[in-house]
Amino acid sequence: MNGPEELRMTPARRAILEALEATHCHPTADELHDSLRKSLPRVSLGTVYRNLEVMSRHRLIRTVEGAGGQRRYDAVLAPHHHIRCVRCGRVDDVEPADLSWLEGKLKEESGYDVLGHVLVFEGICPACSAAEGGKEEGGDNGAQGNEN
Amino acid sequence: MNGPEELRMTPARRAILEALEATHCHPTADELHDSLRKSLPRVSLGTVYRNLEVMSRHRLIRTVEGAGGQRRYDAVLAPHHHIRCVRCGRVDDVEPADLSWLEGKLKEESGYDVLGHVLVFEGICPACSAAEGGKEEGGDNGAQGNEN
DNA sequence: ATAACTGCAAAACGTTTGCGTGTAT
DNA sequence: ATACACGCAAACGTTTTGCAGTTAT
Repeated sequence: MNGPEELRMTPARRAILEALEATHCHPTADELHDSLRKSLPRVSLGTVYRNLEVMSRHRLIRTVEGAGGQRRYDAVLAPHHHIRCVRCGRVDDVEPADLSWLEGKLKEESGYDVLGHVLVFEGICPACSAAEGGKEEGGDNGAQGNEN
Repeated sequence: MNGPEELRMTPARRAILEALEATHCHPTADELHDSLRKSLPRVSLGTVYRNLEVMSRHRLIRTVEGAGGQRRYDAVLAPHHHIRCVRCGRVDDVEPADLSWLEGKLKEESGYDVLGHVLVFEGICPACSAAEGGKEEGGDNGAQGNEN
C-alpha cells in the first residue's frame, strides 16, 4: 500500500553507512553513536536508532539477529551467518552454508511458508580462549554481556 | 567453586514448570505470569523472572534464543530448533537437524572454540497464511511483535 | 515549498534488584 | 533455625516517540 517512501541521503545516514561498511564488528546503536560523534558531534542517539531502522527497512543494511543482548547491525547484505563469543560478546562473520534443503523439508512438515532462517554459532573466541588459557576448566562464570 | 546451590521446589516454581510443560507455545515471562495468576493470584512478575532464570541455570528449562522480541522459555530440553511466524510472533518447534559437521568445519576456519548453535527459521504460519490469503502480495506491513 | 529529517527529552518496554517478610527444608 | 524464596516497587539499560525547528529535494 505505501510504497517505499523517499529516502534522503543526509550526513547522519551517510556517516552511519560508512561506519558500518568500514568495520566487521557489527556495532550496536550506541557504539555507532559514539563513533559518529567524532565527525558529527551533535548527532543524537535517537537519530541513530531511527536511521538504522529506516535503512534496514530499505535494505541498505541488515540487523544481526539472535546476537544476544543489544541489537547489532551489519552492512554486509550477502547471506552469511555469525558466531558470537559467549565470553566477550564479540560477533564475527561465518561463511554461508546452504540450508535450503532443510527449509524445503520444513515447509512440508510444518505447514509454514518458510522465508529464511537465522543461524548463529556460539563459542569462545581466540582472544578469550587465550586469556582463559589453563586457568580453570569447569567454572560457570556466566559472564556473557560484555562488549568487545 | 560454587556448586549448584540447593533448589527448592516452591509453589511458584512447580506452577511455572507445569505451565511450561503443558504448552508448546514458548511463553514469555509475562504470559506465564498471567497464566500463573489464575492459581497463585499473588505471584509477582519479578518472581517469575527470578525463577525462570534459576531454573534455566539449573537446566530444568531452557530459554528460546533468537526468537525476536521478548525472551521466551521452553520446557523441552532435547535439542531441537524453532520456527517463528514473522506476522504474529508465534514460535513452533522444529525437528533437530545435525549440523555438527558445520561446527567442525567452523572450528578450523574461525579459530573459535565452537560450543553450539542457534537455528531459528522464519516464515508465515498456516493461520496467518490463511488470514492473509489473497489479500495482498507485496505489502510491507512490518507487524511482527504480536502474540499468539 | 514541503515532506523528510533532526536534536532533545520524556516515555515505553522488558528485565533486574534491594529490601523486609515469609517459608521450605 | 536458617538459608532460600517471596511480593513489592524502584531502578536499570535499551529502544521508541512527540514535538518544534532544520534541511534535502
